[in-house]
Amino acid sequence: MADQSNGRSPRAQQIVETARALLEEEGADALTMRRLADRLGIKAPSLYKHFPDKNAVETALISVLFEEMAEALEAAEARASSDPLAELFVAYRTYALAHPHLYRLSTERPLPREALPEGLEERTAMPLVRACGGSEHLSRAVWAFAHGMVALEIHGRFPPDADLDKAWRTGLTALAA
Amino acid sequence: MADQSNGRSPRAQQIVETARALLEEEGADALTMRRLADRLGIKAPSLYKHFPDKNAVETALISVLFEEMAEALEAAEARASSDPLAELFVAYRTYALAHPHLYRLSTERPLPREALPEGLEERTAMPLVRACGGSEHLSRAVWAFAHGMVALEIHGRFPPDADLDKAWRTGLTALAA
DNA sequence: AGACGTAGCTAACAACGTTAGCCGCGCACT
DNA sequence: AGTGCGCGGCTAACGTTGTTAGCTACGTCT
Repeated sequence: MADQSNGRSPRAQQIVETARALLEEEGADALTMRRLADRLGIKAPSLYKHFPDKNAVETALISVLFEEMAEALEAAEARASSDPLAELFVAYRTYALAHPHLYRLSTERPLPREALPEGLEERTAMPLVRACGGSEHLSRAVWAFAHGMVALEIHGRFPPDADLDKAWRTGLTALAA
Repeated sequence: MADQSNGRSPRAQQIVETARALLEEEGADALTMRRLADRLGIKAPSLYKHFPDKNAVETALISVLFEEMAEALEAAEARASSDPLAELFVAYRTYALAHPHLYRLSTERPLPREALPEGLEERTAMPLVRACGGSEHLSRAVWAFAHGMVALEIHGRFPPDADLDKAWRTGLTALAA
């Protein structure tokens, strides 16, 4: 359980937590400065005492996802099964589908690299790279597959009756050198 | 070159074309009912004589992408090289990266299936399915890989110095059974 | 001629992100 | 103890967004 405060004041942390709840419960359209302020019992302009703009709040939420995703993947890695990549896929898919709005927020825009905690992006990526025996190209292909599956699944792009477990397994056996 | 009118009036077609130009030239934020009307020399409310809401315009744009993507993939298929899947990947990637805003619009939301022309979704998917020898599971995995690569590439998620050609090739050789 | 549908218009509303400017409380320092 | 200041609220407002209501001019068909 890593520290997610990231140098933010307690009030700012509380705002991020509330924003996260609002996003996850009611979706991206509901994540509004006014609605967020409502939940906190304050008025919208007061939020700007803690964050320069809405984007900064969203970036904080992206950090949260990266942090938790890193933890989920590291935990899967630590389980050290006979098929580490399979374990990672399950963890990735499970986490993403459990937090679809957060996943979309973190994924459907250019990554604000400078605003993210130092090294967090790499930390999140490392379990996958290790499971690929350190091959950069393979790990990127694997990552793309996992992200593609999750993205298509979240947006309901597969036929409603598609057996996605089988699709995951097919990708896994193909990509596991 | 298929008919994209789809039962729409000439004026409505013109609106869709203009919306497409606006989106591709200036991005999703610029695709506004007022800006769209400006380009057409009319006022925003007049657009509602042709489309019930903004969503309907965007759905029409999604149809355009599906149509063109289907054509691109069918053309790649017709080239009948020794490695049909490789040909499809190049076509998919090329088209998507040539129209990133349109691709994002079509991809980053639940698919409005009922509002799409009958059979268009399936038609777009078929070249990939055929290249996978008819295997549903494999074609879904392949599709997820291609979409994931494009999505991550469009959003600048890969390291700036990443050799993405190699990643595509790695995925290709792994997935080409 | 008269009726009607088409396609434009203006005015307006609610909600959004954001800014400016005010105020009150509590802590720190002299 | 008094004083100053900054933190964190507030109201009012601006510009922009999607969208609706209601008016009007024009063309076509009876």
